[in-house]
Amino acid sequence: MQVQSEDIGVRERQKLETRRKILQAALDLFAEKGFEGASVRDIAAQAGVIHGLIKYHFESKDQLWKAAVDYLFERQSEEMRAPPGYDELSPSAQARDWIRRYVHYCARHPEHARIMVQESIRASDRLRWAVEKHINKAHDIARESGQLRVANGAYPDIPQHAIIYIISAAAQSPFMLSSEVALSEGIDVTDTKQIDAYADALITFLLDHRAAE
Amino acid sequence: MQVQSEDIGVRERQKLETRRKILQAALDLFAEKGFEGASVRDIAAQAGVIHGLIKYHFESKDQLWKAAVDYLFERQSEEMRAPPGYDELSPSAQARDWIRRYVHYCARHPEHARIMVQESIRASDRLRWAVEKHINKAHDIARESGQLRVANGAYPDIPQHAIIYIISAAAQSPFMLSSEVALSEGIDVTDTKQIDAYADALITFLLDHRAAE
DNA sequence: TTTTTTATTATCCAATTGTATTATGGAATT
DNA sequence: AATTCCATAATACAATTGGATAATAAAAAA
Repeated sequence: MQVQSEDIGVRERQKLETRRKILQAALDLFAEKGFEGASVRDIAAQAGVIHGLIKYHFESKDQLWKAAVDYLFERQSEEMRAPPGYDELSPSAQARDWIRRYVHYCARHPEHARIMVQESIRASDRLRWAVEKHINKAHDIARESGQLRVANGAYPDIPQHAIIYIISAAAQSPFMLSSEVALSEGIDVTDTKQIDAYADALITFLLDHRAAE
Repeated sequence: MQVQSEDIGVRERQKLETRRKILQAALDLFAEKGFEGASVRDIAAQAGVIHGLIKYHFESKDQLWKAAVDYLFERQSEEMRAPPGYDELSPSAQARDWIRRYVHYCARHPEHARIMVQESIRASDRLRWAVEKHINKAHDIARESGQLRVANGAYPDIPQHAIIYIISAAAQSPFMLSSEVALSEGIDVTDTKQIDAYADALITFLLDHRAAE
C-alpha cells in the first residue's frame, strides 16, 4: 500500500531492469539499422527478452522509438551541461570549449546522430514528433548562444540556421560514419587521441583559420 | 546479326527505358527509406513495372542498389568537373568556387548524401563495395587538391581526412535533412536563393572568418 | 513465313514482419 | 494461508518481404 520512495519491490526492480535492457537494445539497433531495418524481434533478442515483452512495456514499435529518443535527448542535455567556470570564459573561449565538448559527446554517443539523421532524411510522423518535442528546444538554445557569439565576433555574421547545421554536421560526421572512416581512411575514431585531434582540427578551421590571399 | 552502333531495335530501346525507370525509382526510394526500408515492390510500383522485372534486369536487390550507386557517382564526377578557367584561379578562389559548386550539387541531388550516409552508418558489404569502387577514389582526388590548398594557405594545416569530413558534411547537411530544416526552421532549402546564401555562409565560416580576441 | 529469342506478366513460396491473444508462475496484497 | 495481480512466456495471425518459376506475346532471326 505504502511506498517509501526507496524500498522498491523485487518485482518493480525487475520490471525497470527489463525496460532498461530493451531501451538500450533499441538505441543500438535503431542507430545501426534504422527504424524499419531494426525488427522488434532483433531488439528483444539483443535485450535478452521475449519479443512479446516489447508490446507489454512500450505498446508499439513506434512508442519504443520515441522512448529511446526521449532518453537520448535527456542524456544529451545532462552531459552537455556547461562546466563550472564556463560563464567566466571569453566568448571565443566559450565557443572553443563548447565545440570540444560537443565533439566528445558525438564520439561517445554516435547512436544519437545515427538515429536522428536516419529519421530526419524523410518526413515521418516520428520526425515531426521529435522536432516538436526535442529539436526545436535544442535549436532555440543553440540560437541564443549563437547570436551572442556573432555579436562578440566568435562566430561570423551568417544566418543562425547555417551556424547550427555547419557545426553540428561537422562535429557528428566522422563519428556517425565511423565504419566508412575506418574503411576508407584506416582511422579508428573511437581512439581518444583521434577525438581530440578532430576537435582541434574543427576549432582551427572554424575559429582560427582565414584563407591566405 | 550486325549492329551498326546507332540503329537500336525497338526491343533494346524498351529494355533500356525500363532499366532507366527502375534505376530512377531505386534512387528515390533507397534515398528516402534506406536499403531495407525500400522494398523491391515499392520500387517496381514507382517505376510502373511489375516487381518480377527487377530480378530480370538486376538479378537482386543488392545489385540494383549497386547499379544505382554507380549511376550516382558517375553523374557526380560529370557534374563536378572543373569549369573552364578554373585552373587559372588563385588557390583560395579555387576553394571558394569548388565549395560553391559542391553545395549546389548537394542541393540538386540530395539523394546522393541520403543514400550514402544511410549505408555508411553501418559496416555492410555494400559499404565495403562502395568504399573500394567509389569513395576511395573520391577521397584521393579530394586529398590531392586539399594538400595543395593547405600548402597555399587556403585551408588550415589540419589532417586531410578532417578537411574532407568537415567540408562534405557541412555542405550536405541541410539538403540531406531538408525535411527537418523545413519543420524546425521553416526554411525551404530547395529555393535557389537559400542555396546560394548557404554556400556564402559556409565559405565565410571556413575561409573568411577568424574569431575575435 | 516459320522459328527462335526474350522482355514482360502472372503466380508461387518460404521467411520475416508487427501485433494480438492466451497461459502461467510467483510476487504482492489481503 | 488464501487470494489477487501482473511481468513474463508461448503461440497465433495476417501482411509483407525477396526471390523463384512458369506462361505469353511480340520482336528478331531464319
